[in-house]
Amino acid sequence: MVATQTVDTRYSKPVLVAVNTLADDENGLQPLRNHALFKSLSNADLQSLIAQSRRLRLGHHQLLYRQDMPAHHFFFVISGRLRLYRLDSSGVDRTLDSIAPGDCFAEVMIYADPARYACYAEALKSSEILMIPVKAYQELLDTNPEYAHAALRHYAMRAVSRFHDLEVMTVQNARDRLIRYLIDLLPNGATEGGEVELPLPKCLVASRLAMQPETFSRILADLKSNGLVRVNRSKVFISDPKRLIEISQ
Amino acid sequence: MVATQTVDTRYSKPVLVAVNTLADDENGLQPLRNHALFKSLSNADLQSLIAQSRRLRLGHHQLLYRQDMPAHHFFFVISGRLRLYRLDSSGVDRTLDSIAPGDCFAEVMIYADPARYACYAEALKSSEILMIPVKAYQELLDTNPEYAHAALRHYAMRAVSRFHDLEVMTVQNARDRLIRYLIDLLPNGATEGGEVELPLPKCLVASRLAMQPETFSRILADLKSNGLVRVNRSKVFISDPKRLIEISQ
DNA sequence: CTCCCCACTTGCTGCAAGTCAACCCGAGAA
DNA sequence: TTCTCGGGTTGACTTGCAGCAAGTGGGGAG
Repeated sequence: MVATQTVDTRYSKPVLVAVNTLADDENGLQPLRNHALFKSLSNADLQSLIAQSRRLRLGHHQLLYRQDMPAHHFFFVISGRLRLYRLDSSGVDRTLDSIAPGDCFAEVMIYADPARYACYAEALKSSEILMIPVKAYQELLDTNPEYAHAALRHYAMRAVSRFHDLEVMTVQNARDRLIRYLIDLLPNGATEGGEVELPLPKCLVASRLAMQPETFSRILADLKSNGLVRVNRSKVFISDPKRLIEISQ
Repeated sequence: MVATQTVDTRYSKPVLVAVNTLADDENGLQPLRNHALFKSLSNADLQSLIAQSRRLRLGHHQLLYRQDMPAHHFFFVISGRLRLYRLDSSGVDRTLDSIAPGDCFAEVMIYADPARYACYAEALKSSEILMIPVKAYQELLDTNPEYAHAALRHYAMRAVSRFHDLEVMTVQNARDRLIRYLIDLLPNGATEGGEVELPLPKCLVASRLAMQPETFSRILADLKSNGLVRVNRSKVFISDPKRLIEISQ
């Protein structure tokens, strides 16, 4: 069942999306069960939540919501990839986060007041997401204290990780910020090397790290020529993270 | 009733604090009632929580906790001021936040797992804080769903404001970051001018904004000579925030 | 296949910010 | 009072990063 709807018409350039109701289609939603926000839900409650949700398909560069739009939904990424960004007064676009399949975003809106999106969200490639009404989840929280615990745990983790991001951004020079960023992408916390995939195109990683794309490119070329990394498109191979860390002092 | 105790002995330089149990002394705790985390508590529950808490007095530059210390408490500031910071591998100290009376901090630990402090915390001047056992608050959350709602609302606000901080740090040049910081200190969101007090000594504001103290000083001097601000010790008077914003493009 | 397009790279130049050092000045101690 | 100390400012110099512009190369459209 596929329809087309306008998510919000009060803003310029209405966002058009293909919609797929889920009551009759629960395939591909296993990952939901693995997410902290849904893991503890009873089957019945999860079904009910899914029934009230919509599955959206977003195309490359398609905008999902705008900053300051009233927020009635939060989102779960089934496939694809999105990014969160803001625009400053001069129209410069500053990337704040990237979202992978299995992640939630804008979930903070479940309790924010006033409930308005804090940034823009757009698909980086063709993506499928679940659009969950904030109200439905809120009501669920009331029915079982354990659900609230799960939500609190999730929020706490989020807060810690944002705090961590903030720390990286107080690193003063561009090279060290980039190194910190790469290290943080390593799954096993710098204990051993490995290949990491940049979650964003290079020019957006640059924006995320408060530097110009050219600077990003030059620093990476420099690390490469020093044998610290090997780069293949969006994949960066880090042989010796320890050495990388001591380079950054 | 005043005693002295060692907060944690497993780390070098044990932190010594003067302790004042609160069962018999509830004075000066009105501000607790105004904080989102405690506002909705019943009198009995609040009393019980206070009874399980300790009032600490910290001296100038006294360390309250270290990064990665196991976290069994979170804190409410009664008077004074604290700062949160991290140390990188080369020992450089990077300020992440400042805490004023009436604020909570490390409250994210109520639900973090593993529960370890994400940063260092030290008093910037003589301060009085309430040290609340995480476990006591957790247990309270179980007794009343409304308490969990309050906590979730609070966490959501925190997340939004950290997100905002992150955005400021992606501003590329030092002058604009400083301007954004000053604007954010204005109580009424840049609609009208006013005098703001820097919540940290200038050299720490500089660290918070990822710049050198000299750069901070020069930028402020420049804004001053352009008539955009007037500076008196730690107070900055902003006559026309609109103009300041357009300067920063 | 060819062409174009877009993401990225590279070279060059200038400016913003870091570094090092000297100096200032107010607060507190002697 | 004078001395010292610490936070802050200023100056001279150096450097890292940005800005612009030209070049490269892979992928998709036709």
